[in-house]
Amino acid sequence: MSLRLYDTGTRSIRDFQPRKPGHAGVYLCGLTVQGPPHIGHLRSGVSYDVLIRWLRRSGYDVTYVRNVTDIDDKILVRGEEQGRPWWAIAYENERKLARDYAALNVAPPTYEPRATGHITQMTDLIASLVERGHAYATESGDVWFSVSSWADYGELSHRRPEDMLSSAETGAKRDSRDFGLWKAHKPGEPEDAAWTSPWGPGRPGWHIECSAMARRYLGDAFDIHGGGTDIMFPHHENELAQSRAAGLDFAKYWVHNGMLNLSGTKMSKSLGNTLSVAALGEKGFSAAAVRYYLTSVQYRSAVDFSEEALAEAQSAWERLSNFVHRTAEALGTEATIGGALAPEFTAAMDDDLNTPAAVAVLHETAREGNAALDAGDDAAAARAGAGVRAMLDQLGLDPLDPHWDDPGDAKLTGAVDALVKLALEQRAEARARKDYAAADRIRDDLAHAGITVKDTPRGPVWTVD
RNA sequence: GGUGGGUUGGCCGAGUGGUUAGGCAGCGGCCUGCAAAGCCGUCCACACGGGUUCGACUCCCGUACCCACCUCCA
Repeated sequence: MSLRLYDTGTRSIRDFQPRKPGHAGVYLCGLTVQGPPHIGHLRSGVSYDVLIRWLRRSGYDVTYVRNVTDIDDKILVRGEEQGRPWWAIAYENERKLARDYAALNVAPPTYEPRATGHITQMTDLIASLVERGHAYATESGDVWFSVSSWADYGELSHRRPEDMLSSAETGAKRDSRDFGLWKAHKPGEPEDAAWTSPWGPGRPGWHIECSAMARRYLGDAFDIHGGGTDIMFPHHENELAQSRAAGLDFAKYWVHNGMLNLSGTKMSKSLGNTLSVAALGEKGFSAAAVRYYLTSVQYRSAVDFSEEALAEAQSAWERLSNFVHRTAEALGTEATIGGALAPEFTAAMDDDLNTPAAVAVLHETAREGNAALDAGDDAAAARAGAGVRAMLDQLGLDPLDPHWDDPGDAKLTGAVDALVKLALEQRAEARARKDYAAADRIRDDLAHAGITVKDTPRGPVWTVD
């Protein structure tokens, strides 16, 4: 059994067989940094993070490229609106994106190229397309891809030319479906938003950057290309057409993640119905719970976001986290190291990353482990504890990973620990003389301070809410 | 209008032609001074109408509704 993935191009589940044994080249369309990221974007980041982790676990040496589109019409508009340089807008949002990826434990890609750093690779590719007769420049200095020159156009999204409406881009193009490769600089646009090219000053169209950057870092042919279903057409279709027309094999598999909806419609920058990770944090949801929430749904399914569902996910996540902590406290942290992935977990992951089924295995294992702890079966408990930890770690959700710790002041934590211990000693004395009113008062006082105390067979344990 | 996906129990969410998904919430019990956590048990299901089949939630046809894309968008 090995990894099988749903491939949009063939509309089927296919065995993953890399072009180069032992290596996997993956390109993910990252974000256009016109605004701060929302959790729909983060869903994409988490989904592919899970894929990359699984590929690595499966023994592949993975080269993972996730681009940043830092030049685009809307970024220029934002700059104009805010009276700031367009590149200041782009970089600010890129930093926010990096911050949110990090918060959700999304590992950095191997390379994270910016569009503006690869203009040369793009103009080279465009020149090649013009030379081959698949693109043409107009008087204005724009360059268009000729859709009619490429017979396979539509092979990815399975659209027939007669079904297609005209591209939104206007200009002196020969066919309404032709899309822009190079946009001539227009009067009034920032001078520093233009680069020199054989067709005059201008900037690249959206689609060409991904073709150029994928080629630059992954070669003319690579394994997996990913992105959201919303950019399958026209973006990916255009990428595919222009790359193939330029003589490149391009991606072998196309993977698309489902949308995250809010109140029934897609969360998107243009609709304004967005929700950030920080906003969820203010509502009391932990970053780990958000990651768990996004992971507990298969990546291709649409997710209708709701706080209720997220709250349920947080409870479920805490159950797993509690179990791992409980095992570590009872048997020592070293007993939770080196666990094995359950065969059912591996089978679920290999089956087009069926994370909900994988998570079900986690819960079943945790239940067995909790029962073993209750029964005093340390060996079985350790096996379950280490297994759950290993499987959670595989999903980027190891509760003992320092990543999830609150970055609080270590000295302050030490001081609080000493004070709470003092209070708990007094409570223990009260309980010993069966003065439960006094004991409960101490516990209530601590609760008011945000400290939850629970009694375990090995004594009280406290946590900060 | 075109293309694709979906409709599972109070909620989230997998899956299979005949066997308990899993979680959250609820209910009963065990444990606990109480609580929390945990364990055991339990209620609640496959949009609707036909068809195929010994048997369909699971395959086929139709209907309804929802979502995405067809225009910038993960």
